[in-house]
Order: sequence, then structure tokens, then C-alpha cells
Amino acid sequence: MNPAPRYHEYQTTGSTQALKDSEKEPKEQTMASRTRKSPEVRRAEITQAAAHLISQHGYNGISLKDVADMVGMSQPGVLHYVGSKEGLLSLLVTDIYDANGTPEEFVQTGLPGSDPDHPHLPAYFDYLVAHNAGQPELTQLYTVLETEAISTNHPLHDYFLRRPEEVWEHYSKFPWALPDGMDWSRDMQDSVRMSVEVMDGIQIRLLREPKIDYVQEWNLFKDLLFPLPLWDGCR
Amino acid sequence: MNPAPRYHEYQTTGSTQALKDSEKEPKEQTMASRTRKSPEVRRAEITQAAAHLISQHGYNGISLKDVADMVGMSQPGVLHYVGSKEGLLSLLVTDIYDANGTPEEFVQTGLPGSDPDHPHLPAYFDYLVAHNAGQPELTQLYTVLETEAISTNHPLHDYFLRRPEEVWEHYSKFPWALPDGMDWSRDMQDSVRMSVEVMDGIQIRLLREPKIDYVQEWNLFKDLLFPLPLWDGCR
DNA sequence: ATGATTATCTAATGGTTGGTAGATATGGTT
DNA sequence: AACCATATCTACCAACCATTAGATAATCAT
Repeated sequence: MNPAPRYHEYQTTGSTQALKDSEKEPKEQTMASRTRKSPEVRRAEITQAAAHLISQHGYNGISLKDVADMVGMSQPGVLHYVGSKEGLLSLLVTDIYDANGTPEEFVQTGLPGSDPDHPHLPAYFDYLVAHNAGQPELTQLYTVLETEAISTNHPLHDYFLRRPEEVWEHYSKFPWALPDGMDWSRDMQDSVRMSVEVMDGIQIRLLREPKIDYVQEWNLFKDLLFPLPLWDGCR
Repeated sequence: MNPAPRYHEYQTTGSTQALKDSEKEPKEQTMASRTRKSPEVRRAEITQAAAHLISQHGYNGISLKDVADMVGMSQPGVLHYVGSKEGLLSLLVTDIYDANGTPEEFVQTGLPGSDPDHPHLPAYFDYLVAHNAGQPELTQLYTVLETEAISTNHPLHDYFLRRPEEVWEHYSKFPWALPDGMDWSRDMQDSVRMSVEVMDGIQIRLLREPKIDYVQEWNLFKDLLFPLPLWDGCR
């Protein structure tokens, strides 16, 4: 009994992993039947599993085996799609990037009570916060990665290092509506930077007890950063 | 040549580590001479090395070997002091804990212009921020750990989860001076929570380009969170 | 049906990891 | 000078890691 496994016999994975068994996909696999899916579907599954695992354990905290287990295939199976562990992260980032909206989307769409030609910065932040609040896992993923990327040899180190400058330049491309007498480059640099800091701070707080509401918390800060008498006509 | 190493021959460590060679201690070790130090000194060296490495790469991002290399001894040598990798983290935390001041220190010491019997919350935050700004490595260590501890199986997970409540209870023990008509429990809960969020947000931003000044940035927020007309007499 | 393509697998490799066992040498005490 | 306690080392281990090589089977086009 229990002979040396013949070549094409499948084996149940007996993991001693940091991953809790309850977290694994219930992909029972019904022994000896390979399920073959289209690359698009598989890539999506892998991305989703990676997002879930990395948002919880960080990039350094997971292995390709963890992802493979969750998606119900072997570790080299995953590697076939992502090329390397770093490839997994790249795939994840680019995938999320074009699946989520940027300011353009907001500017085109607009928000109730805002002039599409002259969007308001605080209104956009409202939109952004609501968007993030509705995707807690992705938001957590971002928070985890942005701190993990402190390490100079982390694949995303440079990306996050340059982030503030990139954010500012990106925002500067839009014709934001401002209170009378205010100048974008002169007066809004602090506001944008501080708003990002606030959101990062709230996102850390979101992971703690007792729970708070992202939107509600942001509104408290919004009243401070964009006070009503001044921004009355622009909110 | 290159015979099987005899038992008591020392060997130069040939690492293929994630740790840059330039980061290693220049402990040349002059071959075949064990340097024996007092446990207190060694423990301090280990703590310092761990703080440095973990603040940069996270707990998951380093190995005991990394610490050993930096401190100039073998990996089991380090293990002799910390017992396990988790023990290293415990040692680090408790060590930092009693090496750094808590609000008590401030309340006793006071600050220029503040009544020792009735300290002011914004004044304490000024002190705290200045303290943290002066210890960038420890501050970064805190930021890294608090996000890494998102993972439910991270040794510090529960600690950070409970942090907000603990902070509030701790602060609530002091006879803070408040503006007229204000009640600590009723009116200051938001301020305390938001201040912590702001500091966490700033500390993330500190790791990015272009550089900002912690104290200066905090002052911007302080003016918003503790506005002058109201807190005039308490700052 | 046949065959090409390729998604997926098993097996194996070289390296690192945290941790253990036991030898050795060092510094302080007698 | 002899000795003890222990700090530190070398050697070893089992587990895990990312990655490669090559076999196999599922799907699709013909």
C-alpha cells in the first residue's frame, strides 16, 4: 500500500502551508480529471486569487503554491501563466489598473450637481472614496503593497516612490473648478497631498477595531480640508 | 584544493541573500577568533540590527541569517538569544516599548507654555510628532509593522487590531485641558482618532519623493484639527 | 477521426529557511 | 593554573521556495 506514485497518478495536496485550509478553493478536483480552461478565465482566476491572498498576507507573505492551491491547480500551472513570481505581481497591477477608473472617468461622467466641464476636486475625492469604500479588498491590497514597497528591492518600490509626483501631474491635467481668486498650482498642492495622506491614514484605520465607515470618516476630513464657506459654490 | 571543511575551520560566508552586501556589518572577524560579548551588549546589537532590517524589509522580508550577518555572528548564534524568529520580534517590540516615552513622560515633563497639571492635547501631539520625526527609523519600523500585521497570522496582528481602543483608553487617563464647554469623551474622540490617522498617513508619505518635513506637515493638520480661535487658550 | 496546439501535470533541482544537536572556545572565578 | 558556565560555532535537518524539463491530456481546427 501507498506505493511510489506512478507517473500519471494524481495526488491530493498535503500542505503544511501558512495558508489556512479553510481559505482554499473547494475545487475538489474529483481525482484524475484535468479541467482545462481558457487562458482568459484562468488569468482572471489567478489575478483574483492573488489579489485576495496578497491583500491579506503581502507579496512576501505568499507563495505561488498558495495561489495555485486557491485556484485549484499545480504551482507550475500558475507559473505557466505568470512566468515568474514577479510576473504575478505585474499581471495583478496592470489588471487592476485598467479595470478601475481614473479621474478621466469622473470628469466625463460627472457627479450630481457638478458641471461636467468644470469638475470640483472635493467632489472627485468623494467619488474616489466611495469607489474605494465599495472595493475593500482592492483598497487593502493597495495599502499592503504601498508599505511593503518601502523595501528598496521590492518590485513596486520605484512605482510608489514616484507616486506623489505622478498623482499631482495627473490631477493637474484637469480643468478643476476653484473658489474665486484661487490658483491651482499655488493653492491646491497642499490640499491634494494632504488628501492623499488622509486617505492612506483612514485605510490603515479601516483594518482595525472598532470598525469605522470610510465615507463618513472622509467627510469629517473633507469639511476641514475644503471648508464650506470657501468651497460653497464648488461642492 | 578546497577540501571538505574540517570541523573547527571558520568559513567566509558566501551569501546569495536579498540583503545587499554593502549593508553588512564590516565585522571582518579576522578569521578564527571568536569575539564573545556580554548578553546585554549582544541583545542590544541584535535589536538594533533587527530594527534596521525590519524597518526596511518587513518581518516577512528578512531572515535570521540577515540579522546574524549584520551583527557579525552565525545564525544559530542569534537564535541562542531570541529563541525563535518570533522571539526576535517580541524582543524588538518590548525593547522599543520601554526605551520610548509614553504620554506619562510628557505629562510629567510638560512643554514650554503648558501647565503641568493640565496638559494640552495638541501640545502633546506636537511633542509626539517631534519625537517621531527625530527617530525616522523607528517610525518607519512602526509603519511597516502595522501594515504587515494586517495578516491574521502575523504575530502582531491582535496587538495592532486593538490599538485604537488602547490608545483612546490610555489618553483618557490624563487630565487634558480643554476649551470652554468641551467634554473629553463627547468631543475629543474624533480628534484623537483623526490625529492618529493623519500621523499614519504622513508617515507613509514620508517614505516617498519629493521629501516632506514631518513637523511642518503635521502643523498644517493641527491647524485644521485644533483651530486657533477655539484652542487659543490651550496651545 | 486525425493531428496540432497548448494547458496542465509530475518530477527534479538548487537554494533558503527556521530550528536542533552537539562540539569548542572564551572570560570570569576560584 | 585549573575550572565552570555559557556564548558561539559547525554540521545537519526537514520543509519550503521559485523555477526548469519533460510527459500527458484536453481542446480545436481540419
